[in-house]
This record gives sequence, structure tokens and C-alpha cells, in this order.
Amino acid sequence: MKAPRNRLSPLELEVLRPLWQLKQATIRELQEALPRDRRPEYTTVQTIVYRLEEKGAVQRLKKIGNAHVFAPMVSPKSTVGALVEELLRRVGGTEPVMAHLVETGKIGLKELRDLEALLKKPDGSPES
Amino acid sequence: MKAPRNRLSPLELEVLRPLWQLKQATIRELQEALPRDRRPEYTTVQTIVYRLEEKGAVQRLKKIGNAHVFAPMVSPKSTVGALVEELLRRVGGTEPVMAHLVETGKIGLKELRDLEALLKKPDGSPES
DNA sequence: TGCCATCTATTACAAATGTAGTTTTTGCTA
DNA sequence: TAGCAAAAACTACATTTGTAATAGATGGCA
Repeated sequence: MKAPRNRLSPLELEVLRPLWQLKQATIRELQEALPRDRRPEYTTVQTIVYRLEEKGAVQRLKKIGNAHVFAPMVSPKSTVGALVEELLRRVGGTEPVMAHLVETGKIGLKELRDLEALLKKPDGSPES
Repeated sequence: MKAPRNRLSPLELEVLRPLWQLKQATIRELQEALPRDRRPEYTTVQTIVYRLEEKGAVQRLKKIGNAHVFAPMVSPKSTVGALVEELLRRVGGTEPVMAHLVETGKIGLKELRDLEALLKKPDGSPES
């Protein structure tokens, strides 16, 4: 899976995320996977899915009953990667981001040590 | 300085950044502060500055000759903070972000140790 | 086998964003 | 003080995004 042709809008990403979880889903399922508060109408989700399709981020996999089943064509990893890279460009590098994470306590000693340990070990054992 | 009323678009942030550096500047100066490649027309920068003004992110400070001088009304810290927070929401937490930074080598052992040291020391000595 | 619930496909539209042209004002200089 | 260069103000417009309505197709059940 590679990066989608275009950047994904916030709502597009919101719809894509449950699809990563479910591996494959209908529009109805994607709509219902969204939190009951900010859950758009069915046709809104439909529009978003169609746009994701145009952007090459999802694909029609098959049909069940009269409903299409969609599958993601981009991985969480590459998508998140692109978003992070974009942020880094926008704020001017890694440093301000790390500063924020540390200052707000989102990253603490424990997390840092975990990462360090992870770095010293050759590499990704848990191929999640 | 608090967070601006609304979120800043990418281009708005690009224009705001040199203003943080310069502390205060005219539209012309802001335009010229942008990299020669992607440098928009004067009136484009003007529009962006006006929008930043509407959003409460900058303010007219004074007039020099016939030109207005603008000053930032939001700090880099709060603005970057908001952007990072938004990213975290969008990708679902700190972890995927850190994973990306480590995997791409943007954060290495050295950086981790620096941060650790920084965390153990009470707090920000270098009030940059 | 016909009907209805459910989908699909198509169309719409306002707000935000990027981009810039045109018109009006203004301050300095000859 | 008149004119001009530069800036300010205003207007414009295509694209993207969020949001959804409507019209047309279809498959399963009575």
C-alpha cells in the first residue's frame, strides 16, 4: 500500500480509520462505526467514500446484496506518516513537536525509556 | 497570547511564521520573507494577512509611511500546540506519531537522551 | 412476481482556501 | 502642490471540504 494520490481531509480520515479496523466494510457499516455524536448522514459518508475512491485510498472489493463492500488501499502507516511529515513541514521540524509532547506530559520518562529500549533492539519484533 | 479563534490554514501559517521571526512586519516584508519558489503575489499575501487579522492571529500595530505594520497576536507555542493536538486527534494518539518519528530516524538515541535530561531538570532554563 | 426497503448515483450548495486582479488612497518627491 | 509609486481596499473566482437531498436501480421477501 502506498500513499494516496492526494491528501486526505479530516473527515475523509475519520471515515477511513474504521475501515482499517474492519478491513472491509459497506458504507452503512462505516457510518455506524462513527461516534454517535458527530455522525453524518448516510449520504454524507457515501460522498466521502466516493471521494476516497477517487483519491485511490479505497476500492470497491465486491458486492453483497445490493451494497458495495469497500477495502482500504492505503495503510495506516503510510497515511499517518504523510500527516506527520506534513505537520513537521508546517511547524518547522521535529523539535517543536517534541517540545509540545514533553511539555504537555504526553511523553514522559517512561515513554522515552521504552523508545530507547526499542531503538537499541535491532528492530520490530512485533509485526503487528 | 492565546490560540486564535479559528484554525489557521497552511498558507496562513506560512505567512505567520516569518512574522514570529520579525516580531513585526509589513505585508511587503512578509511576502519577501517567503521562499522565492512558492512566493505568492503581493495581494495574495495581503489577503492572507487580512484573514489572519479576522481570525485574531495578527493585529495592525502602527503605520509607517503608507504601509501598515502587523504584529502577531498568537505565539508559536500555542499555535504549534494546537496543530500537534489536532494531529494527535486525527491519527489517534501519540503513539503512531512517535512510531513514525523513530522509524524514520527523525528521533534517535541522542534526541531521546536529551529529552530525558531535560525532563529530569526542573524546567526551562533557556527562556528563548 | 411485485413491492418496498435499501443502495447507488447524481446533483447541490455554503464555507474555507489559494490565488490574484482592479480600484482607490496616500505619502513622498520633484 | 501635482503626480507617481506603493500600499490599501475591495472584488472575483476556482477548488476543496462538509453536508445532504433527490432520483433511480435492485434484491429479497411476502
